[in-house]
Amino acid sequence: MGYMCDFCGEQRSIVYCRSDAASLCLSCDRNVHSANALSRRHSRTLVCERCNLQPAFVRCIEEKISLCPNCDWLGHGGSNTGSTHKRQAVSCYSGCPSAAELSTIWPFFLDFPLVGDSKCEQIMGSMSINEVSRDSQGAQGKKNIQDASVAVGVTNIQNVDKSTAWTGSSMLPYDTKLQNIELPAASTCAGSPKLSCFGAKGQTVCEDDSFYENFNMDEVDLSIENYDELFGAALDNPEKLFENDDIDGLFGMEISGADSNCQDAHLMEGSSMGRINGIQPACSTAASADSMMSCKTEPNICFARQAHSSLSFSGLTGESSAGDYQDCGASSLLLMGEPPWCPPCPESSNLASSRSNAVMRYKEKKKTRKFEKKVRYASRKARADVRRRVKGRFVKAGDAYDYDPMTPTRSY
DNA sequence: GCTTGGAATCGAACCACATTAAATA
DNA sequence: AGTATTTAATGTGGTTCGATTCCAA
Repeated sequence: MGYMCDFCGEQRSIVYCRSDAASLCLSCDRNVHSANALSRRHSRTLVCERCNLQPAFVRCIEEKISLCPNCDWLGHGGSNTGSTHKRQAVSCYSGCPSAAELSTIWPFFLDFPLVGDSKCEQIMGSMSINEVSRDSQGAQGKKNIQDASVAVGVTNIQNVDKSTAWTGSSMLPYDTKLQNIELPAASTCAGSPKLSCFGAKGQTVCEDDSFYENFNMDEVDLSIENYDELFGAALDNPEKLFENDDIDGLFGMEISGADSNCQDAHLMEGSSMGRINGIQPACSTAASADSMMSCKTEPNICFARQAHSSLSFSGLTGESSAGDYQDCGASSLLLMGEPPWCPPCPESSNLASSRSNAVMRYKEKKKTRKFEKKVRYASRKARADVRRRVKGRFVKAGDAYDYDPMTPTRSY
C-alpha cells in the first residue's frame, strides 16, 4: 500500500475502505462500490494523508490534512505546537455519493488536489445518486438512493456548531476530549445531543431514546450471542448488544453525564462490533460482517491508546476471555499498560494505578459473571437433561449410572 | 531476582442417542 | 415431481483430566 490507489495503481488514493482494506481513488471507489448492494454498504472514509495506510478519523484544520489516530497522536499528541491545532472529525460514508455530496460530508473535500481536475472529478461530479439509482433499476436502485441519502444525511456540516471545535492533545480524544470534537451536526441524534451516531443504522439506534436513557457505562457489557444477533435483531435492538458489566470493570471509568454517555455510547457501538480499530469514529454504523472481521486483521493500537481506559472488547461469543482481548490486537495493550510510544507524563503513575485497579475490578466481575449457553435444539437439551450418566458421561439405557438428573440417586 | 511446587483455573474430551439433514430408491 | 426409506451427521450436559496460570515460599 502507499500513496496510489490499490485498485488502479494510477491515481492517488483518497478514501479508505475498511471492508476491502484498500485505499482507493475516487473513481475506483465509485466503481468498486457500485458493483452491488453489499459493496455499497461498505463504509469508507478518507485515508490518512500522512501514513497512507490507515483510515483517517480527524482532519487537522490548520494543516489541512486528514490523519489516522496514530498520526494524529504523533502530530498532535505531544507538547509541540500541533497540539493546539483545531481538528475536525472525519465522517464515513456509504453508497455512491457524488463529489458534491462528499463535499457536503467533508467541507474540506474540495481541498483535495485530485478533486476538480481529474477523471475522478469527471466521474464523481457527473454522476448523481439518482443517476446511479436509475442505472441499477428497481429495488436495487431504491437501495442506492437509500445509501446515498445515508451518506448525505449522515453529515450536514453546515449545521456544525463551530464552538465545539476541539483542540489540544489527541491523547485522550475519546476519553475527555471527544465531547468537544467537532462532529457533524446531523450525526447526532435529532433532538438529543446524547449520542453521536453515524449512518443509517446508527440513526435507528438514536431514535430509540430508551437505549441511552438508561445507558450507564457501569452496566454495559459487550455481549454478542452470535452472528445472527450481531447482524440481525441486535441492530434493531441495540440493547441486546450491551448486557452487563465490563466496561467500567476493565477500565474503571464510570460515566453518568449525558455528554459522556454520548461520546462513549458512540465508542461502545463501534467496539460492540468488534471494531477495535475504532479509527472510524464516525462510521460506527456499518455493522457489517466485513468490518467486524477486520478486527483481527487490522488491530489498531492507536485507538486503544486513545480510548484510554474507556473501552473493553468482547469476543464474538460474548465470553470475554483474555484470549479474546488478545485477538483484538489493541486489547492486549489495554491490559498491559502504556503503549511503547506513550511519552512519560505526570499522570502516568495515576493512570497505571487506576488501570490496575480497573483490571482487578474487571477480573472480579468476570468471576461472578454467568455466561448463558445458547441451546439450538430444545428437544435435545430436554433429552440430555434427563439422561443418566456415569462420571458425567451418558450411559446406555439400562446400564448402571451414578447420576440421574431426575432422581439424584445411584443405581448401585 | 530466580526457582519450585501446590493450588486454582480453563478448556477439550467423553459418553448415548434422538433429532435433523442429505442421499437414495 | 413427489413420497418413502436409509444413512450420516449433529448436538445435548455433567464430569474428568491435562495444560496453563497464579502465587507464595
